[in-house]
This record gives sequence, structure tokens and C-alpha cells, in this order.
Amino acid sequence: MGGLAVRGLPRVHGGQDDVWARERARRAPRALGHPALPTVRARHRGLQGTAVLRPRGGTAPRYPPPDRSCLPGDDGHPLRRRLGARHLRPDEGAAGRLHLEHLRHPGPAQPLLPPRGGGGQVPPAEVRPRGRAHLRRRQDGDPERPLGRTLPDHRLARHHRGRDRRLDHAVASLSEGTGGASLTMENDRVLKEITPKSKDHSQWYLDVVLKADMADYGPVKGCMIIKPYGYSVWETMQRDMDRRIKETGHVNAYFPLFIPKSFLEKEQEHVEGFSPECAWVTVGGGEELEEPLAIRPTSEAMICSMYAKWVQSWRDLPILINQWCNVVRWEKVTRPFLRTTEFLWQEGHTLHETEEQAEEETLRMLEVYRSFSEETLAMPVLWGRKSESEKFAGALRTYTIEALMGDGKALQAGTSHNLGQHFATAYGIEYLDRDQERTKPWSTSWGTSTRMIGGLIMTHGDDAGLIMPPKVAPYQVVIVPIPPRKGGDWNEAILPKAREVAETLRGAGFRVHLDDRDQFQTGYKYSDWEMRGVPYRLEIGPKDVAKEQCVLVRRTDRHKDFVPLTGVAQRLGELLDGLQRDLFERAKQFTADNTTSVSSYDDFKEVMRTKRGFILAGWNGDPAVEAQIKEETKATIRVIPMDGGREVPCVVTGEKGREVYFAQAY
RNA sequence: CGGGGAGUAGCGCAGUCUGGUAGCGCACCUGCCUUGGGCGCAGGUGGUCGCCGGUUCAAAUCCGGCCUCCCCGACCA
Repeated sequence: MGGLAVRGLPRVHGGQDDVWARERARRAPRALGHPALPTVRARHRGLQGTAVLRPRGGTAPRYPPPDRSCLPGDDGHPLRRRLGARHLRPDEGAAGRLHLEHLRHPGPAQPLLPPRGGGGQVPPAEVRPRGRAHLRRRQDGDPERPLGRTLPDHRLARHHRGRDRRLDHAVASLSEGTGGASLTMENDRVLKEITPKSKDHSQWYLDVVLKADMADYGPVKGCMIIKPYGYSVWETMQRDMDRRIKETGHVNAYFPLFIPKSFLEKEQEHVEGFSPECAWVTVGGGEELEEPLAIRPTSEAMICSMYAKWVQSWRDLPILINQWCNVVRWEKVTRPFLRTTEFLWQEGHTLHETEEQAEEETLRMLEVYRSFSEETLAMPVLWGRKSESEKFAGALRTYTIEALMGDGKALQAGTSHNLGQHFATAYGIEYLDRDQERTKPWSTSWGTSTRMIGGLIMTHGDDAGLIMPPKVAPYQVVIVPIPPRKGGDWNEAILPKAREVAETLRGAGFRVHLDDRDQFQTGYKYSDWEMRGVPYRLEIGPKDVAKEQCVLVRRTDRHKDFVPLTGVAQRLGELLDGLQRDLFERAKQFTADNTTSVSSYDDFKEVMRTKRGFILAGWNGDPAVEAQIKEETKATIRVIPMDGGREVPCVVTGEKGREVYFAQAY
């Protein structure tokens, strides 16, 4: 967050801290039995409250503090979270009960009002069936009809058949086992509401995205809602990427969403590439527009048009502008984060005097993407050049980073284009150079999007749900206080200690959440936070309080560390660093294990039929051969190594070729 | 855009074949009870059965049309 302070403006999250002071104050009296303030109003007021100016500088926190204003499951948040599928638990025995789970924001720790009816007894209610049936029955005027559910025999039989099938299904899904769950252990009571990765990778991905509360479907195909938990990841990624972009000399700006049709049509190759997926606005203010407006699929057309106006002299160069925005591409097949009709991204657009400078810029940003992906997301990537058929519409050369996903398919996670002078020509960008010659500048563009979140999920997640790399985790640690056995009030001993630990860790700059919901048992909370990928869980119970210690449990393997409370912040920092490293190494190993070098086309096909992954093979440079391989194996050239690749025979024709990476693309 | 599957309560589903009272589990609400890996008991709330039309005394159910979502294939970040 340190880099985002703007001179003369208050820090936004200073205001957030203020919100939290109010929140704590709000909660305190409630525990003593006073009526709670209306949560939503309190929160709302807090958000609008005056931001607090805080001194800049000082010790930079090890991890940026979270924007806690909108995290679900956090105290007082008005949103509730609902979960999906349930499965039969094996140890439920004959009862065959189906289980439920649900999260909500915490209610008061103690009842605010005395129980109704004196001793908490519920007055006897009229016995009625559920649902609406009884209402109609009242109306049918037949007082003799029994209350409760009655069905004609044949319907009753059908009903039982249905229920049996349901139970059979539940039992069957259990006996199929847990696949390759890294967290599976004896007596694991974690319910499987997530399809195992090994069973159906696509379904696993969707389950995780929805149930970990990252996103939800909207009313329009391909337009998802990024929920607070998911958006928090994006914000953290944004902060990190934005810093890297600025460190390399760029500044942010914003260009319009609507692009006149004529603008888009100026670059031939560009418009051909994008017109199939363009959304058009043809009516405004109730009238047909004279010229249709494209909703930006990318902003080259708009930005280059403006650059034409702005650039007169070599002294105006380079222009180094980045923009954070949404774009729309009308996709036929959509998946949350990976391919959505509307998505959020960052697009940089630069102008340079020489080809060398443009190329240097293109490669510099490729390196920014590579380091961001590997250092921040712990997502290892291959990087290199795209083939002609895969390059950006209108570009001279396209470079990319590609990550290998768990199902053996490659994900393009960021691209950087040297646009040559194509766009300068098309949009009439000219300037007087140092020799007083009229000259066209060289342009570049580069982008990364919310798709990276999809890559993040698939790179690290397991059968228990998400695994968040510490650097982008909305919560780096969640504190689960464990109530005392028998009668003890956890308000007295455990919670105060837990709050103290939370404050200590927050003070050390960690993103911390204290899960003090009292309507859920600890086991439920464990599973819940595991599903959402929180890197470390901090347990603190009566035994721990007595020993002045706590337990830090790692998300990946549930390894436990018993840590004295005095050194908990330092230890947590080490553990998070370690986990960030481990996640990267683990993913890197996976990529290495699934990169196969082949010398015959038969081997190529065999690998694509079985394990897939990256295939390193010779290619003679002929687009026809590339197309043939795609046709026959689904694999495309993902990356041509920066040095052009080793000289080896072409895997199809046997002619002289260069070694390139193939894979099936997302 | 082709092939497959699905729209019934917040979620997961039965019921549709054979038209005749809107159901189950969980979630949610209330009270009690529990809490070191998804507690338990009791009582409650909640649904124009995706939309439009048709057949019928009567449609979640039969017929026609439309829409949406998911999965697998051809294009893209």
C-alpha cells in the first residue's frame, strides 16, 4: 500500500482503520447485553466517514494490510454466504442424514432478550405440514382431511422411489473415494462438496470458484460477479502489478469505453481480428446512432487516435501510459475468470522513437509479467514469442507468458506486443524527429487480466478447495478460537487472548481475520477456511492460553507448528514466506514433470493423448505444419523460446527446424 | 456455431413416463443444548414449478415456441 499514497490526498485505508475502530466499539457493548447497532448502517456510515490522514513512511509492513471493508465472513459484513452441495457422511450411519453448512455473520454472543415464554419453552404450536399445502386444504372445506402430508398411494410410492434413488446417489458418490486429495486422511470428516480434481477438472474448478466465494454468475452469459473475497485478490494483484508498472516508468490514465466504428476499422488486421467478438452500441437516448460505437475489446484504436493528436516532436517520446479498465469480448464459451465476456485488465500502450526501444519495452514488460506471476502468484511460467498464427491482431511480434494448469492445458497469462509501425501508420501518428524528418513512432501494448486469477486457482488448488499464495491471500491467517470444554464462557479467557493475538499480527502488517462466530463449531470453521485457501490457520484454545502458545496449521498439508505467543508474528512471517516458496517450487516441479521432449510425431500424439502438458518438439516454421498439428492433436505452439530454440528436425516433416513448446491451450 | 445435460424454496434434488393437495435434505428463524475437524433436540418461515402460448373441468406433469445455465468440440487474454 505504501506506494499508493498520493500527495495531498488522504490514504483511503486510513479511513478503513477508522471503520474498524468503530466496529470494535460497536461490538463491545453488545457483548454486555446492549442492543446492537444496525450493522449495515454502522458500516455504511463508517465507509463514508472522514478518512484519517496518517504520516507516510515508517516501517513498511511485510505484507500490505487488507482492505477489510468488504471481506465476506468478516465481522458485521452485510453479505451472507451460501454454500452448495452436500454429501452423505459415512459415519452418519443408519440415520443417513444429509449435512448442511452455511456461513453468516456473527450474531450476539449472548442473547439480547430473555427467552420467550419464561423458561425458554416454546408454546405448543398447531401441528401443520410444511409448505403451502395446508392453506389450500383449509380452503377445500373438508375438515375431515387429516393434517400433514397425505398422498395417493401411487404418488407415495413414487415419492419413496425418488428418495431411495437420492440416497443411493449420495452413498455412491461417497464410495467413489476422494481421488488425489492432498488433505485426505483417516477419519477425515470433511464433507466433499467439491468435485475431486482428478475426477472432473472443469467441475472442480467451477465448484471451487463458487464455493470459495470468489465469484457468482450474473444474469448475462459470461458476465460474472466478482465477489468480495475474489475481488480482494484482484485488488492485491492490482496493487502489486501497478507498482511494477510504475517502477518501470509508466503512468496511469483512462480512455473511453466506447470506440467509434470508424476508429476500429483503421487498422485492417486489427479489425479483422476483433470484429467477431465486438459488442456494439447502436442506440443511445432512444435514437439510432449515426455511427455505431464498439464497446472496447481493447484500446489500441482509441489510444493511438489520441496519441496522433498528442505527439508532434521527438521530445514528446516516449509515451508510456497504462490503463486499468474493463473490456468486452463476445465469447461463445465462457468460464469464470478464465474466459468471460467482460473482464478487468490492465493495458499498457507506449510509443517510441526506434524499433530497438519498442522491442526493449516489449521485453521489459514481458519480464514484469514473468516476475509478477512467479514471485507474487507463485505461478511458474514459460515465456517466449508467439508464432504468426497466434500473435495479436495487428502486431509485429507477440510475446507471452504461459502457465501449465493441473489438467495439462496451458494458460496464456499475459501478453506483450511489439506493434511495429502498423498502428502509427493506421492512426496517423507522426512527429518531427531529431533530424527534422517526418517520422512514425514505434508502438507497443501489453496486458494482463482477471484471467490470472483463474490461473492462480488452478495452479495451487486441491481437492479441499483453494490455496492462496500468501502474497495475494485476502486473509493470510485466520484465527479460530477454541472454546473451553464444559460450561466455560469463551468470552472470558479465549476470545480476549485471540483478539490480542489478532491485533499483534495486524500490527505486524499481516492480513488477519478472527473467526469468532459462535454458531459454528471449530471443525466447520477449519473446513470452511481451508476451502477458501487461507494459507495458515491459527488455533488458540484453553490449553494454548494456559501455555501462552498457539497452533499454526498450514493449509497445504495441515502441518502444525506450536508457537509461543511472544514470537508469533515473526514465526508467521517465516512460515508464510516458506509457504509462498513451497507453492512456487511445487508448481514448478509439476510443470517440469509435465514437460515432455519428443522427437517423433507418434510420441507427440501419444503424449497428447495421455498426460498432455508442454511438449518440446521441433518445428520447421511452416504455418501449415502448425495447423496440421493442431488439427490432429489439439496442440498449438504456445511459446517459441527467446533464443529461437535449439536446432532439431521438425517433428512432422523431419526437415530442419527449431525446438518450440506445444500444448493444448485454454 | 455443432453434440450432450439441466432449469421445481437460498443450495442440492425428488415428483413429470401414467394430468387431480407443492415435497425431501440442508440452509434460514425461535428456544434449549453443545464446542480441540462440518454437534444435538424441539418448534417454525419460505416456492406464480425458467418464460410465452395451446390442449383439458383441471397442467410442474401433455403439445408447440422461446430463453438461460453447465459440460465436450471449432475461435480468443
